Amino acid sequence: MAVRLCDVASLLRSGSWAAEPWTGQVIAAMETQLSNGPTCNNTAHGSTAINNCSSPVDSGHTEDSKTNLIVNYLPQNMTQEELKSLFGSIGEIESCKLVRDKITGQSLGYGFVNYVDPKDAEKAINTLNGLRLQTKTIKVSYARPSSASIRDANLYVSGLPKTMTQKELEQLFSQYGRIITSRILVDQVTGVSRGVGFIRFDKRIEAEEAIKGLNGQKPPGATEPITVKFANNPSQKNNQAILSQLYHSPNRRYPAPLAQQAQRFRTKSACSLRECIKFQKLCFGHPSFRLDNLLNMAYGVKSRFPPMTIDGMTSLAGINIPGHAGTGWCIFVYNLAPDADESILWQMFGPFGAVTNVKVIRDFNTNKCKGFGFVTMTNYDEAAMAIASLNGYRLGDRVLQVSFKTNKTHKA
DNA sequence: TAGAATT
Repeated sequence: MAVRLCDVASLLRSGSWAAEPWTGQVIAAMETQLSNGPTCNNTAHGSTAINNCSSPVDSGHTEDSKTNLIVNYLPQNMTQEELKSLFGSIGEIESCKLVRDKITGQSLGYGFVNYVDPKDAEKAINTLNGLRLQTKTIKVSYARPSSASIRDANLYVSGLPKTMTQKELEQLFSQYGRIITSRILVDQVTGVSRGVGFIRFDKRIEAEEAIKGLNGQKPPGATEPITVKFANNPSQKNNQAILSQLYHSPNRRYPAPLAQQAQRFRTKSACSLRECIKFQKLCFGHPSFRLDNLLNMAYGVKSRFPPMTIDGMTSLAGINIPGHAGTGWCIFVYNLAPDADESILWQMFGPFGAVTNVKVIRDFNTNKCKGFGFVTMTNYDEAAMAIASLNGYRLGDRVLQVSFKTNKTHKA
């Protein structure tokens, strides 16, 4: 049975699923960065799930800083290879590293990209800072030269007046040194400040001075004193939780060293599964609400890989074998403009889920886009949702055709 | 009263 994915998209938009906020939110996120470019402004977002991002750090004039970038607020399941793929679309990379927890192997959500050419590093900041990937807004900035003096310079501040803005918070702390990032946590539903936040200074010693000067003090106009202390390290907290869980697990049969048992958590699948469930709950409010289930409900399609027809283009969803050597699900994007580049594909598909690779097909002589490209996504459901939402999407004066790649088309 | 910012 042929199923038109554009009908599914309509169903998603107009049916009872329209009440589900996720699809609309993702499209809105995508459209924001399509219209404004990924570089975000510094206004606070209405949800703690979305990161604020400050302006890229101008870290000075050392040779190192002109090519070496730090990338923050990466999605938890993003791999080093995906990081390299994303930044490699800008220019040649000298080295790339995703920082992982030494014990659990989990991503710490940041990494480093060192370009060969300083111009590419600058371009990466201009192009990719503020890019939305899944629920994160990544930050791309020059890495400061690594030293002990810049470590452990993050402060946790509580008891803040609920009316205090991020700018006011920065004004309060800036007297003690150079602020790298600031954040006020807000209620996810109401957007109202929770009265707590973080200030990261350039130097540890600046943070120490801020504690001495501001802990227990009342900010101007405030009725209650604030508490200022060094922030806990989230990775340490997680490790403790995981190790504790391992130690108390009923499946634990041998008193093996905890670190050895923690090896079980090194596998990507363990992280991905948890992320996947979290993602599905976030998307649909219920883990059984998958796109293939929706197809089943809408069309009586029983197969997980139903044949689909999209705007007259025949496409078989099942030809990309899941788990096939990490290739994921390859998506064909047709009717791109001649000046389209990889960043637009990242901007469009990134918010829908884990994207491992994008590629714009160019004419060998002119280097202009030949009108199509490919996107590889890890998870079937995320890929299917991206297709359902983006097929028929108007990009500039062009209507895109988006489908799973068939064998007839170019091999990515 | 809790974010994955220095490899």
